[in-house]
Amino acid sequence: MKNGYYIEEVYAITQLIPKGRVSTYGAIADFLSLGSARMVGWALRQSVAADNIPAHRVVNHKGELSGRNFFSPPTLMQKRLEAEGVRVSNNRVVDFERCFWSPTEYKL
DNA sequence: TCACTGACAAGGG
DNA sequence: ACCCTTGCCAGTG
Repeated sequence: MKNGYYIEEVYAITQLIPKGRVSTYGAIADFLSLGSARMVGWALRQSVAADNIPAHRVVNHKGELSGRNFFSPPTLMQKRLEAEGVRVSNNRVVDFERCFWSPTEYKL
């Protein structure tokens, strides 16, 4: 799966993340063979305008809500996660290992 | 064109 | 187990 427009691929993967689960920039970047997890962040930054993309379900490899400052208000990211049953404490996902979801798990 | 930046991640100290 | 450095690559000035 190597399309020129990785941004759309990132959106597609993000939409596949099940409710109540979270994924990471690195996992998505690896699945799409982007070579850099930062590109996922860049892509998602633009997605904030499009609210049909659950960007709040993507966190960094430590389980921290590193992108919360790009939501308005910044607490919105945590609010959405908690609304889905994902506990967040001090900007970190509680039981991150348990909530983590990888695109490689996507089996039709 | 060069240099710096950034919603990241892995490895070494 | 934590902190810092290095690698990464598209955007921006």
